[in-house]
Amino acid sequence: MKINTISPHTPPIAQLLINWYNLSHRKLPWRETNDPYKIWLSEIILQQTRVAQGLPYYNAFVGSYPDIHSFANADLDSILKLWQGLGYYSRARNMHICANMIVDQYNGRFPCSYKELLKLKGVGKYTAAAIASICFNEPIPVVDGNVYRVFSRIFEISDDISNSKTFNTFYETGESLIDSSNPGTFNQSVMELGALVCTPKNPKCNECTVAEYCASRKNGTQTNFPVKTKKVKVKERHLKYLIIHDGINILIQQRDTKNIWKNLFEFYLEDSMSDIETNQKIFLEAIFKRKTRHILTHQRLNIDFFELKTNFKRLVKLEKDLKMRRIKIEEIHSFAVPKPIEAFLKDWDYC
DNA sequence: TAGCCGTGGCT
DNA sequence: TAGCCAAGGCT
Repeated sequence: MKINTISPHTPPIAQLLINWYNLSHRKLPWRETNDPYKIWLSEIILQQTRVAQGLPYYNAFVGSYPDIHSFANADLDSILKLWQGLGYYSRARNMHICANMIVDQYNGRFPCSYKELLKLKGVGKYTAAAIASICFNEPIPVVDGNVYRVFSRIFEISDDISNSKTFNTFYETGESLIDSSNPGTFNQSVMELGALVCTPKNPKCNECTVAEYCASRKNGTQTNFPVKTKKVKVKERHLKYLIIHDGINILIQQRDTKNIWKNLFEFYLEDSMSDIETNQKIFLEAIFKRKTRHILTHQRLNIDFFELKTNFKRLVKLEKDLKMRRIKIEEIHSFAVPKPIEAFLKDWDYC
């Protein structure tokens, strides 16, 4: 590892970043408050999620659940419904657990130290550092995707960010730079620079406030950083959904917690790793409706939708035989469903 | 600890 | 198109 060290006492990089941030940051609702509940909400929503995508969800959650108590008192399916479409659904489940931890174990008040925040469900090193620094002025550096990119370029740090040990290198770099009198602003300034200036492709180095300190700008090596070796293997998967209904009622089921879309609702499903013919007799009587493709980070889902319209008596029998849940068709809009099902329902004749 | 977990925008 | 990856955390 190679670091172009600077003075540990009064880091000019921190001053430049904070001055730039104060002038140039985007005005966002969670930046108007120090309420740890709202900072927590925004940080979880923004995990692996762009601001533009998360913003409407943040507003919806603040509107429906203005404080930790209303969030903790809500039922999980309502939270999942509000979360629908945002992805990484375990975040919503963990938030519900976390909110109840805070109410039950912390008397409804967020713990105010990094160490204590780390104990909360769904709160890892990044989120704990963000809340501790922004809400409680604790000088803990955040390490996220932006930080990896910005620091690796400034100091030409060639450690592989796929390696979990590399976290420590960047954490220590952050410690050496952080402005202890304003850690929250410092942390946000690095992330904001990563989001607006020091972007993955085509970084705007001529606009960068720390350009004079940046080794990779000097050497023209911006695109070499950060170093990341691990590639994602994409699995091919084949799902067949069967919509069983009688024109008024419809059968749905809730997914378990061991797979994607945990706790979301769906139709009767045949799930296979290959595109072989279905081996379930019930699909033979159904009408093929549509073939769709849903691209995820780790999987490519090929989804076939089938429809079986039957009478009420048979519907009730199938409900029992297939261990499904029977609801009115119009009620399906109050259940959280995966994206491809949401898309199917949008065009479906009975909705 | 390496694999898993969503969706959408950009190139 | 295909690949990358975005304010990560859990198991």
